[in-house]
Amino acid sequence: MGTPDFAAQALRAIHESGEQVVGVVTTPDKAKGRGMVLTPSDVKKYALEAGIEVYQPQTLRDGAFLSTLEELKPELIVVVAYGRILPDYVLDFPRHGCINAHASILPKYRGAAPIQRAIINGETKTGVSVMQMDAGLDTGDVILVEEVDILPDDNFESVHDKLAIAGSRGLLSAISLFKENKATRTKQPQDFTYAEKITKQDCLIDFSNSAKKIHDQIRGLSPIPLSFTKTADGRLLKVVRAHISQVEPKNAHIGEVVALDSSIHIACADGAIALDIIVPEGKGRMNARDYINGRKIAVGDILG
RNA sequence: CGCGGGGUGGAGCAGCCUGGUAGCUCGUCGGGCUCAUAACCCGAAGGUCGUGUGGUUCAAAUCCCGCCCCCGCAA
Repeated sequence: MGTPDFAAQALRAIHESGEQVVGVVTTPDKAKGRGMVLTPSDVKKYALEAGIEVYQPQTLRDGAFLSTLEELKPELIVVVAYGRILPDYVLDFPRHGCINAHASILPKYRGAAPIQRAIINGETKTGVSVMQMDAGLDTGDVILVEEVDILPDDNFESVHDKLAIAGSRGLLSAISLFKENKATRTKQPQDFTYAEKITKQDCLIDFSNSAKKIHDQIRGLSPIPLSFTKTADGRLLKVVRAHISQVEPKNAHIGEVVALDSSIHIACADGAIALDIIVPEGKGRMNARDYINGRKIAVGDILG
């Protein structure tokens, strides 16, 4: 059971490992994007390619899904980013229960946005935890953890990709442990934290923060949904990539453009942050250099 | 028919409202200057202004219509 790309990759790994996948459950197709085109989830796309039966229940709360389970008789349900709460009757149905891969080292970063939050908070390490699911949100006993480094220039995308690989590996290991009856479960420590869903507010850049903190925010939100600021004339300016600038702003205002070369250097609390790749309102992604050449910005402009 | 922006030399833009000489910053090529530079100076090449060979007009990048493509927002 799962929905986005992250889950589709896990499904692919499991399917290609030769395990018998009796069925795939994903959320119903949703109208999305420009033109509101009805689009199937990544998991559904892969399942169709692989010729696996797909189920898209509107809800799990009624008995309809129970009859699906009785028909499929899964021995184990693997849940990855499905986006729905599983009722007890689902959790208890398979002989081995349900296992879930969560993109953090539990009990830290339980919840919706573990990858982004870890990067935004400047973590240098994260991982995937495979747990035996229980009724709570990411509270199940941990079977195993695959760790992944967060490098200084990693962003959401690169960490996500590393975690997707680690997640697939972790799930495969867990499955073989189940088959050998060697799966061990460790209770999570009590010092948990939550990774709240990313809001628009999380994406707004505050130049009164340190360059490091702003950089962590930018990469944690890139390439989606993207952090942003406002130009001097009030237009939205999103930031895809930045680095900590070497420029020393001398008595500049917070948010003031202090230098323009191939990047846009902006004064912040302890120096400057240099924007390298941006998305101006109404435009596509472009190098800061190109934006500057378009005469859209000048030293002395105040952003934010 | 969810809302909106856009397609102009290689890049990013202006010009369009108020039709009538193709503009700006950068890049490229040639030359010069300098201990040096993402520096500066001189010169050059390069554009059917997305498309229909559409409509209006003496005249369309500009106004009207159709089509294609790209992007932002919202979900």
